[in-house]
Amino acid sequence: MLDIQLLRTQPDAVATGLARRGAAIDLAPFEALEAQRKQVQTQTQELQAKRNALSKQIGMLKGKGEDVAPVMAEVAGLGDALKANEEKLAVLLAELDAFVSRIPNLPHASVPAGRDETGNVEVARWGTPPAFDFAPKDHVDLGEALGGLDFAAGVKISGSRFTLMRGEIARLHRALAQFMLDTHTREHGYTELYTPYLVNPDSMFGTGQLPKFEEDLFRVERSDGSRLYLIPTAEVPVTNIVRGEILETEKLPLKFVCHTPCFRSEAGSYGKDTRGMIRQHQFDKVELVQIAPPEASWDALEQLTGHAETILQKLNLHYRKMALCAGDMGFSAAKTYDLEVWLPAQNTYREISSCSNFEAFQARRMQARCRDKGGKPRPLHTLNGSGLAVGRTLVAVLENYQRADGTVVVPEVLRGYMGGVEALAPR
RNA sequence: GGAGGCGUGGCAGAGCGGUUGAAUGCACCGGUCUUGAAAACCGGCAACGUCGCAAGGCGUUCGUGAGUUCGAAUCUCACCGCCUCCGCCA
Repeated sequence: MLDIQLLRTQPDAVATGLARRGAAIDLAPFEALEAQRKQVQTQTQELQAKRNALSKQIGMLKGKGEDVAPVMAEVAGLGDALKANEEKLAVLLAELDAFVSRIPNLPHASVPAGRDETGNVEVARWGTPPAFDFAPKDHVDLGEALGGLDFAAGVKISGSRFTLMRGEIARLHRALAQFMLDTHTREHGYTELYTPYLVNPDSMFGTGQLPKFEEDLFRVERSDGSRLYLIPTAEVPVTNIVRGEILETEKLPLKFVCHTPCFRSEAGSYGKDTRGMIRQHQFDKVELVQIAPPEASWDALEQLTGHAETILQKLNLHYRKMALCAGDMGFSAAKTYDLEVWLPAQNTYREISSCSNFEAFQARRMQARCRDKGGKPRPLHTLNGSGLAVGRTLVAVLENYQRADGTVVVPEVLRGYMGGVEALAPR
């Protein structure tokens, strides 16, 4: 959520910032609502003040045993006007809130211009693509030949975009998650968390999935009429830990790592990446989250991105680091780096991690604040990034570590998690 | 699932329907004292919203939401959460 003060005082700057995203905004309705709000709110507060004063007076008169009837008559006249004003104000505030809640974050000054992914800028590249003296297979062919990826079973059990893993590939998948968790907790100072996978609407609002992107979520209706949502990323439960809290600034940053399944309905992406496990309704991800003091969040973004990169480097997977352009960023982000891993069968790079600084955007929605010693509370900053998407990392390992005979070498750093297995062989 | 109890400020803990946004203690901040620190003493210390150049004013908030009332932390109802006991259970 943008700071409503910014909308009031610098509407042109907001419109300019949003235009960089390609999110044209008409602030006229906002300004009209604001004008009404100001008038109605002032009037309401005046009436309330009057009522309070008279009520206090009644109390005092009664204490002295004096006649109260005249004052009672006076205050009685306020009732209807006050009630009407309060109701009108509540409607206006709700409308304003709905309007502001749907405005995306402003891109940071360093974010490159651009409308879509073609405007993204490569800022770094690590390693080299593996050289094959044969035509590399994609992970679908490899995984099926190894007997470990069963797409048909996933479809039978649940439907399209669900996959079943078996045997050594299921183990490799688990090994990847373990390796990531261990690296981030032991080497990067993150605290491991286990969280709920079903969250309430307030949490989804806090990180920005609601109210605008409900169709991307899986929703669970309960018999009492309430609803929960399956998390699309651990960002949601983890970031919402600080919702409604005031934290001591000196105790920041908080650094959390969390391995969860992620559930996405992928509405609007029909026909996209239908082959294989690149785009699934359910996938595992190891997520990094930082709760940072405002003045430290930009450094934190570089560090956090580096932590995600470490995983790719230890796995010796070739990747590039992209600065997303304004038009390609997510709703809540002020700046995002995507890490794209090399997939030889597709002869291309695919997103495997997305690392963002949200500045105070989520914190304002969550009312998450920090306080310096003796100071006033102010919104803190939140960040997160995949470290990494486990399913896509599995895909990358299979495709980059394949050999001509269809076997797949287990990366060095994973062997300890694989009971010493050095390669997966077709059965 | 059954029975009972409880939800107040960063924490602990008071609070007859009426000058209570809320006693008191701890924590925290400032000061006196001290070579320094501690102790003691004095003072300050909720959040949010809104109006205002500012000083400051006003409003809202005692789990959440409705209601009764001129006036609700205090009364009524519903919901949420927590605790204790019983039952069941991965």
